[in-house]
Amino acid sequence: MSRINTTTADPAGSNSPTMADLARLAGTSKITVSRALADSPLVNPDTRARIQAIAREHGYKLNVNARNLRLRRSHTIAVIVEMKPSSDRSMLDPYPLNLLGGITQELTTAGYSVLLTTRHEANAAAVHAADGLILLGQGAHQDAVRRFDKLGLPMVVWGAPSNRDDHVVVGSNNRQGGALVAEHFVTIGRKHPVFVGNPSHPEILDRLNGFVDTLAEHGIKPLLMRRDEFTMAAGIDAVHSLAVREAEFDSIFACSDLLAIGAIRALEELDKSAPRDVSVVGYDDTPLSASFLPALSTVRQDWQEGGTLLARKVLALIQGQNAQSETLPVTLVLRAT
Amino acid sequence: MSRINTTTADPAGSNSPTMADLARLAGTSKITVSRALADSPLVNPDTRARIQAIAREHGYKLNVNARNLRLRRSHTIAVIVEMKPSSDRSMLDPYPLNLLGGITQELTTAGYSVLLTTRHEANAAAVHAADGLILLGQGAHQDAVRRFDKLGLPMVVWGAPSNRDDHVVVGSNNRQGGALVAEHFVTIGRKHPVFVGNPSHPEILDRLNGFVDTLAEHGIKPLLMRRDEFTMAAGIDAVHSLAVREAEFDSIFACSDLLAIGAIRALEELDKSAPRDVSVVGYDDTPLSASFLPALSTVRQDWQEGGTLLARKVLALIQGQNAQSETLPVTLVLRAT
DNA sequence: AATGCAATTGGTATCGATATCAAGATATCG
DNA sequence: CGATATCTTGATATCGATACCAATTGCATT
Repeated sequence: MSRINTTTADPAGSNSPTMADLARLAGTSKITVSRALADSPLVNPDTRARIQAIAREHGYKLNVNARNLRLRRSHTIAVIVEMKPSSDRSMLDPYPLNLLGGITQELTTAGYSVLLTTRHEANAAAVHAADGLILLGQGAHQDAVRRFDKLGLPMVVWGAPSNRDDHVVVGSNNRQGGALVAEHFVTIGRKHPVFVGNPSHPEILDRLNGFVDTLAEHGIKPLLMRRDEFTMAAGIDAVHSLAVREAEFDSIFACSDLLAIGAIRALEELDKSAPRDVSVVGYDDTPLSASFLPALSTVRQDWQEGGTLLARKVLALIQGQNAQSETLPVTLVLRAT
Repeated sequence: MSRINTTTADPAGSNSPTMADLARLAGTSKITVSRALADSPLVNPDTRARIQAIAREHGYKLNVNARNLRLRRSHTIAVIVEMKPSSDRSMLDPYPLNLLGGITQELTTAGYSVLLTTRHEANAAAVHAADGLILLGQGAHQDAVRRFDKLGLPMVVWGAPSNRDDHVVVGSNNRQGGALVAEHFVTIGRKHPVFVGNPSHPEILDRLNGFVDTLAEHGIKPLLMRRDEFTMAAGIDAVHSLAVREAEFDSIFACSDLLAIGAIRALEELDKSAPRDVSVVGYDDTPLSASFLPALSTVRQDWQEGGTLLARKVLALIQGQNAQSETLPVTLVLRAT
């Protein structure tokens, strides 16, 4: 319907002019057009303006493929996400999506495109063509990282930094997250804190370590309630267990907002309340936490900033600069609990 | 570090062989290589196998840009998402992410790449180069759709079908969602249903219409509690209002799981309980709803299928076939409430 | 006036793949 | 046996942009 504006004389039926067309219109050569559109100082300001005007007037659109072919790069970053529905946290909160926001914003303003792929489809030719790789999601742990490393492309990974591998890793400071919560509990005079979560995730382990270490500085030793799931049910169950074994506790650090909310719910069943009897802090600052009653205190990660940083690091690597792994500060959002 | 496997004699320092290289190795011409790798029947099965072996052995990688340039298409679909943090629903649940799962899976297996863009950065050259467009998120309502329509590319939109515009729209059947809930309420003998939500969203309006119309068939007229936000607080507030005006109600259809949970919470404060006194059904089947206590009944949309469908429609349009708008069935997930 | 320098512009080759048309080799037919 | 059909392969041009080197012009220098 919309491709009729091309004369039959037009060789290929494409409705968008090429640089050759513009050159003909402007009475110059292709290369001058190329330079003019690139704002090159090599071309006379007047002709530059004239050519740009002609280009605008005729709705010129750069053929990215031609340019990329000539320049031997794709101006594309492949973002590889694990999106398979699973009981794991990746589906419980949209964190890869939030990261994607920062990533796309940063990359597109830098003139790069974002090629989205799942781990399994990442063999496509387009991924090889990318100038760089960003790995997101749980898949970034062990095997996948090594697999993509073999491509020999600049690569940045989201997650917890590991000693074994030497990739550039960007992640939020989970250790600090744990430490902040610990300090908070100490400040408000809590003496018997509990940690709820699954420390087999590297990120969660960091939170636990920050929590434990900081409390140790004040001579406090927390109780560890290991729960594998990040669900509300697990939170409820954790508190029930505490009640059953008649453990003494006055504060809970839950590794997700859902866990925290489950915990609060269970407390209420025991005729205890947050924060009167037990302080509760969750993690992630999901929309839930702000609107929950009582409003949930939680640790917030800056996803937008994380995405931005991931993008900047790949771009740096692509330009031959070396990039360091980096952890982002988190903030403790104190609300009612 | 990883680019040392190239001899100094190598003309350009690229570490990946081209078809010309393979041709030299195989003692054939480039075009034969091209045909062999494309599994063309034009080339002798033996040489085909031989060339493919050589390609594999030397780690040949197709140069996508070169091919796309020659074929005058990009094998790329641009997905334009609205990702700006906002108080609107787009941040309350990760639905664009879920759609992305189905989209990328379908497109990549069809040999297409997914180019992710936000609405504001969508002017980039790469978007013009795309073979098709998929619009997701709230931005898909009015202005944005028209803007992208001007590009003259095959385009598919996620949302509620509109009479005014004639784009291909894929969405879940919100009308059916409302109807299912209505039927459920009727079946279990509820006589005084309430609708909570913001009908200024086209999707929500459809839910309301389906709800109202189906109830009307049974001579029941529901109460409409208009609430603009999709938050838990709005749900609580809605029930409070009902209590204040001493309205009679025995069932609530809330347009998001958060609203529903807020409502249940408020009911408890009034010494009522779901489902004993009031049946409650939410929407979206977020992870919340399954683990909430009592387990929340809710309407589930099949995001994966939605993404798949979006992808298939653009592909169809690209291939010159015509595609119809389509609405996906939803399912009522009955749990405790 | 002759030379040198800078500013501007263009011709040609090139990136890596594929379409077109043509040609060589082999097979099949009357 | 000559001729036509079939199979297999290749030479060349092309997609659209940019790099490299050369050429032209105008102006300043000695």
